[in-house]
Amino acid sequence: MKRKITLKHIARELEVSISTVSKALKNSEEISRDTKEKVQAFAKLYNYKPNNVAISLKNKRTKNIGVIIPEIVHHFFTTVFRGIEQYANQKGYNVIVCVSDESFDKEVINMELLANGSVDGFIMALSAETQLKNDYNHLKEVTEQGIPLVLFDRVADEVACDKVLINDREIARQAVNKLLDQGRKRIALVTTDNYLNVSNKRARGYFDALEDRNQEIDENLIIKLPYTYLGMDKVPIQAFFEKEKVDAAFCVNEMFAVHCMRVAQDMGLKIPEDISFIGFTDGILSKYANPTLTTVAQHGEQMGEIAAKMLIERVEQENGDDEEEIFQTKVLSATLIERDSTIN
Amino acid sequence: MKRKITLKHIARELEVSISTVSKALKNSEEISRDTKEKVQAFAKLYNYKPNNVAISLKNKRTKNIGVIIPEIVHHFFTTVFRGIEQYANQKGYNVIVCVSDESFDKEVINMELLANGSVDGFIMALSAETQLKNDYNHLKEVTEQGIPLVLFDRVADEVACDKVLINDREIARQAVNKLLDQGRKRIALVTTDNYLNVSNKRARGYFDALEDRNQEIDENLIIKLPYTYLGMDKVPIQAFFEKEKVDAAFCVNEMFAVHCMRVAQDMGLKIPEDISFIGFTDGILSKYANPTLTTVAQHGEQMGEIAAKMLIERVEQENGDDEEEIFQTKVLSATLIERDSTIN
DNA sequence: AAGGCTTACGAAAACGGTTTCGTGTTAATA
DNA sequence: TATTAACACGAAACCGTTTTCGTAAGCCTT
Repeated sequence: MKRKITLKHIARELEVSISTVSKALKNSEEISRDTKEKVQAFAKLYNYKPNNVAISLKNKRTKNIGVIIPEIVHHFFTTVFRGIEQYANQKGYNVIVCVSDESFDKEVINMELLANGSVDGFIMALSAETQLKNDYNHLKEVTEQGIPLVLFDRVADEVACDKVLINDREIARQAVNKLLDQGRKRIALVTTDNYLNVSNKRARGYFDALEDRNQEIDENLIIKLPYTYLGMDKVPIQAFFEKEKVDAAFCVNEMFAVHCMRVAQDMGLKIPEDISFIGFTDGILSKYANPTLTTVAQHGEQMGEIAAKMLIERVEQENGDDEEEIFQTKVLSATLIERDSTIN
Repeated sequence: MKRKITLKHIARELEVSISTVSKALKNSEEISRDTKEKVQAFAKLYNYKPNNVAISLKNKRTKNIGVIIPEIVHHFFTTVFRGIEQYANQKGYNVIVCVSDESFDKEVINMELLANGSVDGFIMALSAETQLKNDYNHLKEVTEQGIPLVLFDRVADEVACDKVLINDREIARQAVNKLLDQGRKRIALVTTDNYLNVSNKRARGYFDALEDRNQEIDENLIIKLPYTYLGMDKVPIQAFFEKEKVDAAFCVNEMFAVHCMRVAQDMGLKIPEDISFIGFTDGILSKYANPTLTTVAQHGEQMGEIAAKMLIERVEQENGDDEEEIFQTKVLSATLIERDSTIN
């Protein structure tokens, strides 16, 4: 086992000082050609690589960024992560991921852990529980320490930081308008319990669209499903469809949409003739569902890339003294992807 | 902006030495009650937390583990990651993820970057290109430096390290036997170009099953699709189905299976009556496909948990001098989950 | 009163680098 | 020949901890 070699080893071996070795490896003007060549050759031979931790301590820069997301087995979040990772890597940063599991406590713990020097900044989407509690002190503490933070998708107005979003409300409105244009009369809103910020925005888009036509909002057309992917019960959905005679459904995520499509099909309804569906999140399910699902593409990868860019810019400008502190909110335009679950 | 406070600050403020502060915070016997209380109160007031980087440097332990996977927008890998992350977190470790993107070079670069002190050990699945090149020097260098490594799923015999696997070959054999039991005569093998280790094993299981019945292997029943999830062309698959009159298909992943099911349905074939399907990876697609897909569950989360456990044990035993170095390979049993794409 | 033992603390080294500044040697200049 | 500048290098501080070891002060013992 050949342990990693350090400057000290090289210095001892070559009978020069540590400083000389350090400078020689950086090709400093101060050091003679001879010495530089000798040192560099030796370093290459023994495959010297500087220790990242020591450099981090010296520079007070880790070149790590912390990403905290509610879930990892999740198409949208992994897509965003991909964007983050690619951009960050290309800029020489590594990414430490923590999963909050939709739990406030885990979010806090992970954040505090990483904030003690492990990362230069955070990119995160709030956990459901955090949004429910409306408690953002852990975020504030971090930003007050001068650690940059970028929120994406699941953001909160209460937190002063950079943000990246999509136009959830507007695209939802467009989607529902599309259904209305196609003559749908009784459009269901399939959403979660209302603490989730994004679900709320999408619901408001749904209301907007109805208001555009001066249609009354029928509370009976709204069904709330638990925000757990597995173990969704078909019975209430079927009961809902039977009772309300809906002819279209706007769902706040693709899982809900596919699930509901299946229930409708089991009831003998034809998609999109009898009932049409629109979902959110252009994931694998939407593409491979039967019929394929019309859905809103959130452009997660781009979102991640932008978040990473914003964060790294902040990290690298931090000129020490407190800046103007003008935070940006970047809104990306989502895209409606039309497939077979709506009439073309 | 209140910057992080250090031992030095506390020491200066309280007019004691840094060592005293350090010891007081650790409740050392050496320090008087009075001083301890004073220091601890002050530390709490200013929310002192030790700097992780400094501790890492001192201990030569980062409490970080590096995970390198070929892809992140991928159900199986994220599932494994979830297992890793949960176990690691619970043990006080953080996880740095790098995505090799199926590229050898990226794998090497990421590994070297992290190996310079950023992590205490690695958990990884080999990139496709690495398996194709059969070049594992980057892994050997890391292990020779005494950094523990655990490979999962995509492993290589050439690398001496701990491994976690599923019984790919055996479960594939069982799956194909199930199809044979149900009277299928012409069973297709839908696989990738052959460099992928796991595809190979699954193919061998397919061969095994046929040999069990003394059936000849018909090369015409094997179709190889490109290992890219998107943009698969339907034409060759349809041509294949038409020409070979297959009555079942064993697919090495769920994407292939769902894709092929769709092609078959478009051709007017009934599933499972005319043709039945079995896939690998019990992901979302399998559950929500129409019909639902019979598939092999790889128990990714458990796999990740075990990998993390093995790694952390290695990391924490490292008694300095080179141990016996007996590596383990843990083989998990996959499970065949029967759904509607095969006859029950 | 001298020696020994606690008690309570500080100095300093160490982890592995970077960087500033000081200095001995040589060569160029007056 | 004396002065000075350039060159090449080393000492030491620093980043924030931990930990070993040394020691001053106070008390007890005989």
